[in-house]
Amino acid sequence: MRGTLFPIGVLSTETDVNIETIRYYEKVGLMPAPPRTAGRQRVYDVDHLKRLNFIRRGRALGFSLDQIRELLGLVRGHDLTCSDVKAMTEGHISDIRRKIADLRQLEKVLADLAAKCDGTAVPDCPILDALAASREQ
Amino acid sequence: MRGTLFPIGVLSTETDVNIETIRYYEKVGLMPAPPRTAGRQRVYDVDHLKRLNFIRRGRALGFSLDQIRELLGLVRGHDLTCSDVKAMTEGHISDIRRKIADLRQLEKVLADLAAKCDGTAVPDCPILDALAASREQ
DNA sequence: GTGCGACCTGTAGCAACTACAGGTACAAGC
DNA sequence: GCTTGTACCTGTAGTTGCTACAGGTCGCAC
Repeated sequence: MRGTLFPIGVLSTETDVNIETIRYYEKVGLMPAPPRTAGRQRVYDVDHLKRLNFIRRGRALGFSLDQIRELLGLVRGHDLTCSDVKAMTEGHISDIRRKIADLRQLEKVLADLAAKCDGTAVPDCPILDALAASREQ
Repeated sequence: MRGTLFPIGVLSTETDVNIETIRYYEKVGLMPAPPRTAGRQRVYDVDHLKRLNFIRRGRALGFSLDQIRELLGLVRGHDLTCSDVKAMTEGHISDIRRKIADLRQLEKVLADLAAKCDGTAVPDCPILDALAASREQ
């Protein structure tokens, strides 16, 4: 299994990352340019697969490509400490918490509006009234 | 000050929306094309200001421009019944709740990861380990 | 009437992909 | 050995929601 090689399509299905996205990651330097066959087709190995899985999980957790680049930088170059990684993660967590708070506020406003509306009156809808700050046609 | 008119710079500072962004909103049909001076400079009034504030608030809370267009459509379209309006609003509410649920899950995963990490400069970072884990979803 | 800042249009760039178009490689079947 | 079909290749353009120019024009104070 050590030296197993495979083309981009297999890497794509194994990682559940689009082929186009893999080539994009190569273009922007997140994935290394792999060796090619005589016919210029990309050939990957298990290390590529692990790296791409790392990227995919990072994306799923909402890290930007730049942040993932940084995280990968540690694996390669030891330029980040564990506490750096923790700090990045905690910064990310507070971003997410801010977003949640904002969304909750909007949810509340809209839910209050919907509660005021009985869904029957045609001309004067409370939701419309509240949203219609500007009534220009 | 019912009929007060002002140029785009004032609208921009009043709403805290970039001048370029205001023109962009006009281009994509979120803001109406305002009247112009003889020299083709845009002239706004208080209704524009209210509408732009509405857009800004929606954007700050993570609504897409299309969703805001819909919400503004409520204001403009007089052919909707109150129950249509209520249904649309409730649709928006469930979008928001879905987003909140997604973000909460993300927050939980990240917080768990960060909790495992004591931040000391150990070469093995639990966060990176989790991202590099070769199995699991 | 001149200086200068605010405005104008238009285009190009950002993230992070996605979707073509138009071509080439390769493996299987005959 | 040839044909077919699919997977692959490069490159460009589109997506969303802006932002940043470039290179001009307007309007108003002095």
